[in-house]
Amino acid sequence: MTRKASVPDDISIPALLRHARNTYGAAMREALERGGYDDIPKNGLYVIGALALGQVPLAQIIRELQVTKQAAGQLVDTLVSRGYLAREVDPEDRRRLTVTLTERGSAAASVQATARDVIDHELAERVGTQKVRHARSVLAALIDIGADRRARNDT
Amino acid sequence: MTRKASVPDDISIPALLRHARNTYGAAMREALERGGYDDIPKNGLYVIGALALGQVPLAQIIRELQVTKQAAGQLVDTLVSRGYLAREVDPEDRRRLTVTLTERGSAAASVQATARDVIDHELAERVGTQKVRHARSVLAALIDIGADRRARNDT
DNA sequence: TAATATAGTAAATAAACTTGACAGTATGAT
DNA sequence: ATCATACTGTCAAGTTTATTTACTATATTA
Repeated sequence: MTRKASVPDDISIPALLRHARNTYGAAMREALERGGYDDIPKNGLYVIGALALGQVPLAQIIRELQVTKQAAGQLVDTLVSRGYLAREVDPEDRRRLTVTLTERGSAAASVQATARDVIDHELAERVGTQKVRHARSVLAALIDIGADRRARNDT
Repeated sequence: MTRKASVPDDISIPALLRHARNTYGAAMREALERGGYDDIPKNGLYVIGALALGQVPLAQIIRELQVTKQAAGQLVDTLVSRGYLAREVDPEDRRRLTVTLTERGSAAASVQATARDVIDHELAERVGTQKVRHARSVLAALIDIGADRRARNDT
């Protein structure tokens, strides 16, 4: 029995990336909603996911979201007002803000991480950890390409 | 000389996917802007990319963008009014619309495809076509996981 | 042929992002 | 030290994009 070609093989890589990311996005959002965290804006998932590893300077969020600093600031605003984040001034440089998770934020982050792990696990089961590792390195290469081009253009 | 770890290896897969997709997005958008196609909304890239392979029913766009049908309709509206797309009624079922590229739309699609190919090529150069193929299949597996879950939830 | 479901539109509203102007803080060159 | 400049983020207004609610038109089914 041949596996049905659910994904055509002439599909572009960006389209693959979009849909693959949607798998995670849908799973995480669903899990969060079931847990009562239903007021997280779209990009909020990314911010909360990033913060799970520790506090992050606002400047980094700005860069990584690829939006204006105002948009990032607003996003953080709403996440603060909804109880997920807290802002602190960096004592080293008092212009800088760092953003951390509140208790509620951590709870949401862990729900989100669990949902992500479920997908990760299912993926590993389907294709093997070896192939997943390789795919990660291909994605990393893609990110490097983007960084290199940006560096070239800024210069 | 060890390669600098530009991408940390504890980064999550969804984050990898996001940034990898950005590499394509930035390259395509830049190429389009240089060609005078500077009035394409964000999701328009996706629509135009998908249509390059042939005409597509609006319903499919709706599903794949993961937005409401109204949002998709509006997006198509603006792309029509800016000269990239044309709408046609499906004679089989006169409720249905199919969307096709206009001449301008095709021109934009080809600029976009070229930019994409540049990245694809650079990627193949860095990691090899073999690994790219494998990565594609991992992404496809991820998409299948999403489809399976959706099917399970709808049922 | 009535009842129901499907595909899309319309108008109002809300959410997200951008632009332009600005305030506070650091850095570097006199 | 102090002035000029750059950096980090905010404020307010305006635009774009997406959602909600309600509707029309076509198809399907009982």
